[in-house]
Amino acid sequence: MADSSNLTPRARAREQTMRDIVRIGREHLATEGAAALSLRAVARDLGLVSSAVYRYVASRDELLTLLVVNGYDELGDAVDAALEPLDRDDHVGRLVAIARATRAWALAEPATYALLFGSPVPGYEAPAEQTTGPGTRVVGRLVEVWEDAWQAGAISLDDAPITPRRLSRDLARVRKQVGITAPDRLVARGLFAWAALFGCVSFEVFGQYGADTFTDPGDLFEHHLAALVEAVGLAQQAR
Amino acid sequence: MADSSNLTPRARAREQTMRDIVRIGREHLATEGAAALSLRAVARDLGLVSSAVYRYVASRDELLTLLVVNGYDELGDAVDAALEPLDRDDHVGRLVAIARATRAWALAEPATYALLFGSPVPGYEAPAEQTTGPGTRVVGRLVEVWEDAWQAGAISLDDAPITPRRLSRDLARVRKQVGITAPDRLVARGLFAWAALFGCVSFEVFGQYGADTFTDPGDLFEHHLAALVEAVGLAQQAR
DNA sequence: AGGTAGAGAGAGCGGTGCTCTCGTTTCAAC
DNA sequence: GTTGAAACGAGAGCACCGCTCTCTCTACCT
Repeated sequence: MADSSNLTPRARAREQTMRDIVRIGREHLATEGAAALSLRAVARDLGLVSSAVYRYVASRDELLTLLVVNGYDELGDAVDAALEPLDRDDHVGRLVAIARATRAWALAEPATYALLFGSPVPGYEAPAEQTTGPGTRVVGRLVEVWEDAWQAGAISLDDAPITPRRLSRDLARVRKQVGITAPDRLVARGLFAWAALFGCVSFEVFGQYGADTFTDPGDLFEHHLAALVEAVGLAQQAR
Repeated sequence: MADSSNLTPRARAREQTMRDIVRIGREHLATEGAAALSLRAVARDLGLVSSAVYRYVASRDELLTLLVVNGYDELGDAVDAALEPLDRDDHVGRLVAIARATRAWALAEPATYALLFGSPVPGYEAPAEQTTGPGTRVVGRLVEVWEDAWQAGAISLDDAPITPRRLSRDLARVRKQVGITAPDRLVARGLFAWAALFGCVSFEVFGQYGADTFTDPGDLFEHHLAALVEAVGLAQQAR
């Protein structure tokens, strides 16, 4: 826990300013988008001259990194909150909850979603050591569902081996890293579900369906979700 | 056909300059990305002063629109070329060809792909009247596959009705617009396949898997493709 | 109490999109 | 063939951007 007691006033002021920068940055991100995020504008809203914010943030890219981490954490929290009331053996329910929470958060925070999962910001590469941790929370939850479903025998799976060998080698490494026992084929299915889920969400958030094609895009998402649950071998109904 | 004969020299020079602008714009897009696309830099490469290019292109956004249309057309051509040698009744083959051609083009032109299917460029909205036409070529091809497979009875489909009613109403309108006879449920499945396909491609192009997780991401894509074919009810194998 | 490090202000550099004005060239109507 | 309009390119200029440097002031630690 970041405790601000027994800190010098200057240090507390610094923490406050840091929080303000992230807050104002997120506001600008929401209103103008990632590429239009301007350190000078943040400084103006902060009541500072532009050069002063460089005392806190080394560069525009570093501000972006702060917002990326902040966004991943918020999405992770939203997913965790949606998962909280569910039984551990309600595998379909957990998958559906993850998907719905992701979509809801993405629609509520489209700019941050775009920053995390959209086109990379040109010239900016998120530093892996800061972003992979929070960035893998959602897929981590997905993996947990897979693993539990596998352990409970609640997932249907033909035993065709995965090909080619280099893919099964890669998948084995992934399995080892995250510590799961489910077979390669299941991990690959999980990755497919992950990518497909974000494809559905991105299409909606990024407006690929067109503006007025669907009166409530949520209906279509629910259908996609049902298809996804089925495709993945968790053969119960979504609702 | 845009014929440049019996045109005044000035008009032909204008056409050439237009082509040059798009060409140089695409180069910059590929090397620096969409948000870093600078009209001034294009002007420099063109040997013109920045204000002069405003004789040809009204704004940076209009240049983006030109590149969007150009990109959609190139992707559409790539997909058409991949489809050309295939039999009309090879439904799985056509779906797989569309998917592979899309992925290949996206990996070859990541910046243009990002411009078309990634986060929207802030402050820029693609004018629908110019972009929806070329922008729907790929999904149009997908729909053709669906329709043919349906007509040939080569697609498995349970007859659960689509819910809720407003979704089936929307889908009916879409069906009417594109003139297909396949049932709602199939159209929805097609949209799911579309979104899931682009989710898989985007994850790879945008680097969501991490840099060194897979020795050849193409292996994983092929697996995803097999899952997609299965999920969609075209129950043959992909290879 | 004094030295140091942090904080903010301001000027400045080179870049951006875009506008305006100014000569020059081209084209087409007469 | 002349002439007037339209197209064209150049240049200056505006407001903005990221970022650096220097300056002053003040809070903090020893």
